[in-house]
Amino acid sequence: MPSPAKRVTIREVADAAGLSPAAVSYALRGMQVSEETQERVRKVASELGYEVHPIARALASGRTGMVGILGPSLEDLWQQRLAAEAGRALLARDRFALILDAGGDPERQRLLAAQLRDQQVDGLILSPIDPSDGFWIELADSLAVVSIGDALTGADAAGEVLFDNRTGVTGALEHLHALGHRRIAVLSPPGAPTTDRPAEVLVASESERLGLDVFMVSAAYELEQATDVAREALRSERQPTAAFCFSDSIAYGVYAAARELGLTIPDDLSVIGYDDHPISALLAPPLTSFDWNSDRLIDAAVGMTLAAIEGRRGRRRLVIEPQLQSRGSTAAPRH
Amino acid sequence: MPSPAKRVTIREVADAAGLSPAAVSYALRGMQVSEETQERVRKVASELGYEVHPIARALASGRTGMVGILGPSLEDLWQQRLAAEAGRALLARDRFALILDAGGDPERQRLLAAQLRDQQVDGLILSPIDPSDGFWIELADSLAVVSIGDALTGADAAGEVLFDNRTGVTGALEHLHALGHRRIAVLSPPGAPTTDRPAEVLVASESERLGLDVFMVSAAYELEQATDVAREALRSERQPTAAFCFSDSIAYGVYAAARELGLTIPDDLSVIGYDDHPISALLAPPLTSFDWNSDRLIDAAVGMTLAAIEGRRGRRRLVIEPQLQSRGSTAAPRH
DNA sequence: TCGTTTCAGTGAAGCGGTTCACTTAACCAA
DNA sequence: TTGGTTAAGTGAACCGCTTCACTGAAACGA
Repeated sequence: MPSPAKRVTIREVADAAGLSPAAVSYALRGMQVSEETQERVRKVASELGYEVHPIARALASGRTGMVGILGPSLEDLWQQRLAAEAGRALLARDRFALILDAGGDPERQRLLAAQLRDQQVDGLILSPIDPSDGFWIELADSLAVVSIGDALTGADAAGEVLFDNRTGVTGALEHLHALGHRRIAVLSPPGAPTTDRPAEVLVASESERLGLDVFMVSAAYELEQATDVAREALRSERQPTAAFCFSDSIAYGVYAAARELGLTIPDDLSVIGYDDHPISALLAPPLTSFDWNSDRLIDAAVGMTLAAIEGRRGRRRLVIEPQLQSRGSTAAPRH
Repeated sequence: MPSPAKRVTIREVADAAGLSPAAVSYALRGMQVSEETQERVRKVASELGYEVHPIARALASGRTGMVGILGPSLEDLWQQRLAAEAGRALLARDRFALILDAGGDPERQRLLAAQLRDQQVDGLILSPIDPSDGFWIELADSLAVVSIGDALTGADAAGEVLFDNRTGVTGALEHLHALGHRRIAVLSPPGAPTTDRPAEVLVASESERLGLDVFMVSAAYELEQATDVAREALRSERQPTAAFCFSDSIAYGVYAAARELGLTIPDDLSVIGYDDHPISALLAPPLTSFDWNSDRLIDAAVGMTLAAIEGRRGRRRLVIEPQLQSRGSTAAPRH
């Protein structure tokens, strides 16, 4: 099939316009040359059907116009959505997104990030990473990096969009406490959100304050694995009456496990998610979850990335407050 | 932040190895030069920490190593999943995926495709397109294009992965017919699957054969819009007892609409989806849907793309048989 | 009028590879 | 010995654009 289309080069436009290639290059970017010349060049260029060759431009300028979006696992619906929407937002700003995931492997995530930095992208949007890993700090020093969900302390990051997890955790546990729950399982993904401090610490201090019997379980984003973990947790002798999940995807795993075990939600088990994915409201019962205002979040992340790339300075940090969407998956425990 | 890392060039490797850059270039690609030289070059290169510069390579060779994945809308969970998994599969083969969506606008989809062709990618994987649009035929002539879901008749496409929609449609309608349904709404996305012939025709002929009262409704992939359309359809005076959706995402919209209207699934309304997304089994009731063996499908699509790019010839067409996953969302109509 | 700025535009050197045409030396058969 | 092959490398011309240092002319102030 390949019969690469013939291409109009800047040289031809220059000849047609009676200018040097340099002038055309400047004109098309609205720099340097006079207004009239710019206009004329644009006209000639469009007549000739000229389009810049991004590869050549990238080689010459050292900028590709691409932004990488790299998360631990695209199996997580929240990350899928983040990637899709950020990709769209970038497209609207004339940039392409390179969407990658690490398949759940942190080592691989580092590898991919390094590859992206060295070779292709101007900026990088990272959804959850391990902030204690020095690699990310270094990375942020050599590239416009925006981290979503984790603070890159000590790095000169292009931006951070953080979740107010303290409010989230407190809100979830108080909600369950108010309903009468005392034994609660908390399922968190590998490398849980840690804006302020590790999730474990946050959960521990809050549960102590409220007098709850909470135990944490480490889960994975992948539905199947999340289900396995949830099954274990529900079967344990701790007999939780509620599960609080740091990701809606994990909550879906809890739903699946509960169904297998013949537990009814919310009668036998209350469930709280964390991302409020649109699908969550459609489950039966609809999942109680936190709305983090995705649009704002994504906007901010993209905005910070571009600002850094384009050398504008602006706000570099946004902490998002969650909004508890209380729905059918939480209720008073039956007994 | 940007302090672009210093980069080792092929020139330096050549000097260190006492060879010409050309020799190094060949050696690293395992061509032309002797085994020993290749080995030596590899060693020197890794000692120096050399890595090829993909942009430079792309400019010189005319190949970027990237594959575009372009669908009508990433709001559709099926497309999201397709993109994510194909992206992962490509990554495993040392290629990057450029994942884009057209936000539901066919015109925009063409535009993006043209942009990708002209400028960046070696191959393109398209999930549903409008096969009657000549643009795609032309595109397939100038680029390795693999179409998923629609036949590119008349084009020298790199590949086609098609759904056996005849079996799917027949299966769905027969399933509903056997349960006793007679009035059925069929919700199809804009540009429904058309492997053999337009979905409408397929549906019409089958419903006639079975003596069904079927009406088609055009829906969108986006949850909110799908819900609106479903609400209309369920309220219509045709009073369907079942809905057959050409996408699980649309089925989710039907669930949402049914809940709003106080209809119980499956008692008041049976629902069939088409993609069997993992989430579908978690809805309540679990959605009856078709399993198209996504892994095989994605594998095939990626394989065909790469085969075409790399000039290998192989199988260029795969028709996938659906497997009906009968679950709780379909049952005999109440009255 | 002269020296100095400013403006508009030019030339050429890259960016870091790939590839084509060509050389050189070794090898072989007659 | 000679002519013909072949294998292993080399040189240099690109790929298409950006950018830096520079020029020439016009504009300006004194």
